[in-house]
Amino acid sequence: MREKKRIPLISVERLIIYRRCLLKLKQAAIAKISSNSLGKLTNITAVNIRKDLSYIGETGKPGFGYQVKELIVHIEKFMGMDHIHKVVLIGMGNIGASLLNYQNWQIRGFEIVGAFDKDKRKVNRVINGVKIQNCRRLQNFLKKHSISIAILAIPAGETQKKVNELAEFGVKGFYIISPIIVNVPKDCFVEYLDMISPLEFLMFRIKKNILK
Amino acid sequence: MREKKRIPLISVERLIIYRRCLLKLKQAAIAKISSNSLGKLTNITAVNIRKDLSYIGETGKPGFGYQVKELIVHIEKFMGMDHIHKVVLIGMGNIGASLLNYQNWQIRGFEIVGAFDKDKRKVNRVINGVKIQNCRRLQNFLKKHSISIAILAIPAGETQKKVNELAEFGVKGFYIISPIIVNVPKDCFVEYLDMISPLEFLMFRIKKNILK
DNA sequence: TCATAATTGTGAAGATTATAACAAACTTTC
DNA sequence: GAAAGTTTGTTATAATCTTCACAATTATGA
Repeated sequence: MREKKRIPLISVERLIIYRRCLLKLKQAAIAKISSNSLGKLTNITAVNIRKDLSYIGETGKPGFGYQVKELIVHIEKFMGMDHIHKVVLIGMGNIGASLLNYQNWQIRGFEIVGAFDKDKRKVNRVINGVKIQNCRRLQNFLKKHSISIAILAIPAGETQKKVNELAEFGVKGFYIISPIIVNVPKDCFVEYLDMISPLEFLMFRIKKNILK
Repeated sequence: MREKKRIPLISVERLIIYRRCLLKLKQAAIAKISSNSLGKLTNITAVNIRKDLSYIGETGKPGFGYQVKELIVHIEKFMGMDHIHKVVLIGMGNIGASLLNYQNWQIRGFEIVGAFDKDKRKVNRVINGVKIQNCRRLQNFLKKHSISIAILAIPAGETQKKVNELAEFGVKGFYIISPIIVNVPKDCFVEYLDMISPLEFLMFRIKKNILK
């Protein structure tokens, strides 16, 4: 048997969509689903779904479909979501507040264990059970808790500096919510979110009549 | 000459990144750039950039590079960003407020002409020069102004209903900021933003040590 | 002016991703 | 329990996307 090919990253992105959808089905007490139905819910072809799932090992039953709960566990195991991941959140503007208020962190696999802002008026305020701390406490906090992921929801101009600081104190993954690109040490990981880009893309599709 | 191939959507997504980067260069009064330098700023290979740009017609000069301003215009023309596009923003929670507060809408090519919320306490408040209106005024507003794009930053559960309402009153493009997938009429366009997905993807990459 | 260096644009090759096609496995129905 | 209907998993094929290789063009500097 020839070696199994590594999963494409684009398939991983879809796994995330499948899981999100499956979690809703689970909440709705739906026990099983076929690749066909899942395809209708996610706008992804059934074959594509089965192919993606084949990368993470077979889980379905011919003539039946997939057990929702099982499939969720399977995806989570594959993706390394075997436990709740602790993250710190830097920046308590509207985006930061919105993220801190998000009610499904646990379900999605994360926990915000520290929230930081440099604005004294925000410090000590409690949102969703998390007390906002002064940014000066950040380094100490990281030393104590060894956090490997940080969400940065601060002004673009301050981001690179903050990334450097966090990297120095052991943070390996950065989720940057700004329309910028930063430099990180070679062993670090970054993901970006530019909230406006999808709107530009949408506009293009409307203009060119590309329904996808 | 055989027919020029249509630009891949993935190239369009990169055009958006190039433009974002170029706008910053322009602000910094940098007049020219090579595909190589742009590649370093965006983490995209120089060849890939040149290939992408080739889809929109040649714009560079061999031995020199690209005129920043020219290239921006070229990309904008290609993408149909020939004028500021008017959008309405539904939902004035943290995300909505954050979007309304964004200072670069004009530069990015959009203008928020109407902001709506159903919460009376928020109605009539003015953010960044835009007065928040009661959602009940939405239909009338749409009739008057003929808006084709809406940003929906409301709870997931209310989104489908709101999409239906908007579609009925002529909105063709929907930018949905929620971890859900909605149904739209056949002639409509949707883009989604799930703010948590990139974090899950980041976590996967850290676990599997995929630096990209 | 001419040689050298820099850079673009693109056809062709290579790599990756999606789709089609179908055997195998399971369920349902009679 | 046999036949008909579903649905999966996978190999082969097609489509798409990226990279390579290099001619062509412009800039630079002796």
